[in-house]
Amino acid sequence: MQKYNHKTIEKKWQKVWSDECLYETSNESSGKENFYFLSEFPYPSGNLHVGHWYAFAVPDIFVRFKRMQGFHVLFPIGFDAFGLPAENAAIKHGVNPREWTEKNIAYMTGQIESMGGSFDWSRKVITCQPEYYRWTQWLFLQLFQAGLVYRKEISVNWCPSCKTVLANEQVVSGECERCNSVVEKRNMKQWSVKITDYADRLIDDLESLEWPEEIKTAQRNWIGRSEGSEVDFVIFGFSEKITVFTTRPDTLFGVTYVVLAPEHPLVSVLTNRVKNSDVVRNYVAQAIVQKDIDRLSDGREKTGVLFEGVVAVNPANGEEVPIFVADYVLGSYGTGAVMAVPAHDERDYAFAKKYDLPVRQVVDGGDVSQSAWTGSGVLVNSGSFDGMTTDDAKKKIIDHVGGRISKKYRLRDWTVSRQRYWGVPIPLVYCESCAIQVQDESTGVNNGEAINPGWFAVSDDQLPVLLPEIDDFRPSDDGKSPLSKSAEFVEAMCPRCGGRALRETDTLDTFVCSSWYFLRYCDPKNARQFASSEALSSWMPVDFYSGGSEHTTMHVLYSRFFHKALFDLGLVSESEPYVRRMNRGMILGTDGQKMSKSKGNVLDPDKIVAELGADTMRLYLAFIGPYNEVGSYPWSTEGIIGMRRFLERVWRLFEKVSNVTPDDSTMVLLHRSIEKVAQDITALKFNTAVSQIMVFLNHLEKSGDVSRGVYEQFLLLLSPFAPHMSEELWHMLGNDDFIHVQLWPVHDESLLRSQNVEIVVQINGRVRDKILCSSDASEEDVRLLVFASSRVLQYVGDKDVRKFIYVPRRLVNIVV
RNA sequence: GCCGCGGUGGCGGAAUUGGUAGACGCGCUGGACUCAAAAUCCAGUGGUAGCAAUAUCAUGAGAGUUCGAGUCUCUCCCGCGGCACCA
Repeated sequence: MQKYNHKTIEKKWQKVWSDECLYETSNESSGKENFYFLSEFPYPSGNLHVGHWYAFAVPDIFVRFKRMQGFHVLFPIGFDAFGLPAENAAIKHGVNPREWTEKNIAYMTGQIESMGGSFDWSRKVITCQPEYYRWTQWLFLQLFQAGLVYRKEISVNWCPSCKTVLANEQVVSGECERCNSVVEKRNMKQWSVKITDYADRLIDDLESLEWPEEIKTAQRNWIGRSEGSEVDFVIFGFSEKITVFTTRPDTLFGVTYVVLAPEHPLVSVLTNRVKNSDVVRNYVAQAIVQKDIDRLSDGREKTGVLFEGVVAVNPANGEEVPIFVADYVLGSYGTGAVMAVPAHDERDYAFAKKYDLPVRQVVDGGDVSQSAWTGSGVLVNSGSFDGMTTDDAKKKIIDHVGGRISKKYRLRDWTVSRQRYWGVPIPLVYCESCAIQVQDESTGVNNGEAINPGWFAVSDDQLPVLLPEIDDFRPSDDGKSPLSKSAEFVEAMCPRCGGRALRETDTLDTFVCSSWYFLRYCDPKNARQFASSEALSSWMPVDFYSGGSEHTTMHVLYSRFFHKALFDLGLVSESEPYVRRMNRGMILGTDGQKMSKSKGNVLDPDKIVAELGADTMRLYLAFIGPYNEVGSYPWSTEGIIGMRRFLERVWRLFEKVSNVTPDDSTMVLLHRSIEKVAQDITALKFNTAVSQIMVFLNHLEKSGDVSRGVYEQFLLLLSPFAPHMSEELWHMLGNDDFIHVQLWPVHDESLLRSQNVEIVVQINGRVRDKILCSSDASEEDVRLLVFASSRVLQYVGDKDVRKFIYVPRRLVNIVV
């Protein structure tokens, strides 16, 4: 028998499977249940890393198993090909982003093929191709026409290094998520999508999903729903009112001042009418310019300025209280104004102490002489509400002051326009002359046109709006998109009046592209629709979505929103796209650190595959730890050798295959293994599945010749993990069909149940003996056996048996 | 600060969900084969005591519930992740 040569075997079968189209999946199937397994599609960065293997080769085990169980499985792959990194790399190397991306896709495709995965390549989706982004544009326009997209001057996150706007989700503690530059604030006109309209449903619908709690919580935190109420404070002598948002209306009698955020619209109104206008103006000016990273920095002392000469009136007791502007109140949250209750809020307490403002306790239960008391209790100093609990008082005081119940969210609308070249052109045009008319008579226009006067969707027959080939695609500091430099691109015809219109020159955030790719996989070649409803109903919703935790509050949240919006438009038929979502763990370098070029601990999967083979690599990644937990697993160069050894032993075992009849213990272990491996794969615990296969091999090696039938069954169990070797050995046994189209073996339950069981005998909770008895032995049978044991008698002696606990088929505990 | 997840040998990790703690793999120790090495095979491998059978301690710390706790409850410590001047 030849030595195990992974190179020839792996190459050979990859070609055969591909030539035979073994893994191409039709939308229709007869008598099989459909199953859609999705793994986040890769970004064509240029090179595959071990993380890609972990993302695709390990789920392939699950997918192959599902197929053997008789499911019709969709396991697609594609590339998330638009976006900043490709463009930055292209700029750096002086090449065109398209060429750069295409080259990377071609190279990485070959690398992915070396995994021996059972992807349906015929469904490949590449987001930067017009056949795909035509539908990204079309879907975006559906949202536009539904009034979910608006253009508005807003304060945006500007990355000075990437030279583009970032969504809130792309800013991590004041820095650009991608390049770590400090993000600046700029006021710019941007296209945003109303994800906040869906905030409640995005939270509430989490209930129905089979997702790990940590993902649900992270999304809830991100959306940050807070239930409270709005209360109006009249400004003495002014017509304007200050509306505050509070979750503690029960403390209204403890208000000793009111604060406006520097961005609050009333600030400028008041500034002009107070004695210290200059001081206020200076304060506001410096506060607004500050970067978030400074403004939010830890332990920062609170600052603010009093509006001299104006007062607000507390609606609860008619008391006049001073008004401040202070940057500890955020313009972007709530109403941008708060009522300050120093006695019962830590921030207000700190501010009050600094500016020597009164602290008035209105809830009994804590000492407010040193710090704020934020707990609940009984009201004091609150007029007729004294003696009520904080809970009761909330509603009553809201009624008393005419407040409104109100919910606020941390979530901001999703800014989707980017001032960069390598993205989907936003398919909208602007017509100045129509802008005025649309505002006058808004009938006959869709919601998008009504809320964005002068802006029109490019008509269906004009899609896609192609991304033009231009020479200078570099971004600029002034916030103008590179596309605006192409005069040819900018010129368009107004779909309403037929006159001259201008194209939008910003491109879409790549997260828009990836918000619906799983729908396209269902029907990737459809030229008339983004996907047919038949194709969608075959596969959607996604049964299992595997990805990385970094996308919890970005891609996963965006795509849930996008899907819900499409659901409301009747374009898809379920409101949630993913039944199960899982965050996989991370493979660390051999030093236990996250792999990075700067640390020099990056592993090259190509080298490992060349040296040890794809099957070894797959097995090791399966074995390294439980797949369904967000653990981080350090790579071990010695550990993977163990997997290679195991495969070589499987290979050598072939020589012991003969026509012997397997003994009982072998048959029992075979069936136990069939059962356990199936259970473990189902639960994504590939590590223990591999372990069971190893236990089985250890047994077979020790027990003389191996029956051909048993060896075949062994190979079936191994085939999802090591598809190439098991296919080769399968054929060496004389089979001429593929191992990967075989059915998963069925374990013989009655065989397993008929076996004798070992029962642990404890005395006072300590293991003292073990006895063997038939699995259907009665408690009385067991009792007789136990008390026949000399060891038991030795321990029990002449003491009274106070308790005899019997756990069937498991253990006995005798309490003396 | 709030929320979520976790803490088990030298290492990655098992543990039938309240029932033999440490499966499986790595590493390590000893042996076989070899002139030798590698590879392979065999045996051992949580601590302590013992030649051994065995006893005893042990799942971050401490308490509790239970015949029985890695698993449940409470208090605390540590690590990872999310949110954070969010009113």
